[in-house]
Amino acid sequence: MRADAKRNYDRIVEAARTAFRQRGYDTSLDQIAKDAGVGPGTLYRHFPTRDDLIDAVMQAWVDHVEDTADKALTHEGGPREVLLNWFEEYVRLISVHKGGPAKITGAMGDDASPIRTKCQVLQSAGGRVLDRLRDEDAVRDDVTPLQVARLVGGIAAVADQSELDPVAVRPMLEVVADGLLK
Amino acid sequence: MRADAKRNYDRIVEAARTAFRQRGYDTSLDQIAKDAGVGPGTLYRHFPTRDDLIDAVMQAWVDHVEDTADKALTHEGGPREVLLNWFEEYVRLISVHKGGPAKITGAMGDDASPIRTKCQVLQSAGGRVLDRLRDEDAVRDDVTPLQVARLVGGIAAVADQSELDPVAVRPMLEVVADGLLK
DNA sequence: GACAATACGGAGACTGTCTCCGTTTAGCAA
DNA sequence: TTGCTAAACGGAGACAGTCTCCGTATTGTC
Repeated sequence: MRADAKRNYDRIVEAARTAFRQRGYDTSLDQIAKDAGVGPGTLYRHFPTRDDLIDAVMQAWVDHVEDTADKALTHEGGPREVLLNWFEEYVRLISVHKGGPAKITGAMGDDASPIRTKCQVLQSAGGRVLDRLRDEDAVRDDVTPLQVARLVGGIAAVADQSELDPVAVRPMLEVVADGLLK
Repeated sequence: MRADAKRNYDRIVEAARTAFRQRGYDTSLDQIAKDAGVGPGTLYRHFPTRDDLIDAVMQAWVDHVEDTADKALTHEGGPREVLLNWFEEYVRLISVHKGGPAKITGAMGDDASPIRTKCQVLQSAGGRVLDRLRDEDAVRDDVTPLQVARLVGGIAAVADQSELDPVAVRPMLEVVADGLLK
């Protein structure tokens, strides 16, 4: 990759990060290009679709997911607390951008999605938490990480769209947790 | 309302019904106006926002909700079957249009939404099912119809976006049902 | 320093939203 | 009927966002 191309790529991602955080995923891409100080053509060459840009913006965020799963695994308390802690962190993780929960959860399980790598990271992180609880024989075993990701992601999507605060989300997560525990 | 106004109103709703069913809620409104044989001005005078049009299209569908709740109440089997039957019907009801589940569930609890009346009908229908099960002391009593609507609506939204078939949705509904039952 | 190869960027085609306002029509009263 | 007025119509067009094409500029190599 040529030096100028790399520079513009980084600028666009940085402008997009700010824009997505402030105005959500449906903000104007031409405006992001303008913010980054490049033409729209440059943006669309680097990122043919909106999802490709979203994927790039999420890249830095992936490491954070692993860390959070690790922390959830060492969380004090019984299975219910571990599970709920992970759920709450999961919701927080995918809610950094407005519209994020719906975007991520909708792509979950879709191998053709541009953000599939992100979904896989989330799923395997959740899978680790689930496996650990399965070792303790605490959760039902007919449920997959994908289903859990969809259940919790669905709640996150609703909360995001309705702008619910975490206090209102908690009881819904409890229902799902209780439904999963043996 | 003048006769010509009434005629155009009905034509627009009918064209919108078809368009929403075939192409989802984000279809072009000018195209709907064209399908209905009216100018865009006429459409926007009758329906200032997209949601107002969606609300009108949903009107006929409301009666159906009540019926479905009635049927769920007379459903054979234990509380778990009654609840799951209602959940499955609920998902089907709000999934008649692509994008419907997210739209409806996102507006749930928002008193300022143009489709709030539809949300209230759904909520009270669900409330009746919930009350009946509460009489039998079958469900936990710290949960509200609004929360249940959001839980099931969240699943429906994910299923709609990921184009899951009912067979894949069922296990997720079971988790929620089990989490709600005592 | 010359020359490909690569990348840039903005004009503009296209699509959808929404409004303004000149024109038409329904419905009523004489 | 006819005439009148309030109500409704509808389409031109302003505006915003998407995305592409292609002439121009830059990079890095020989």
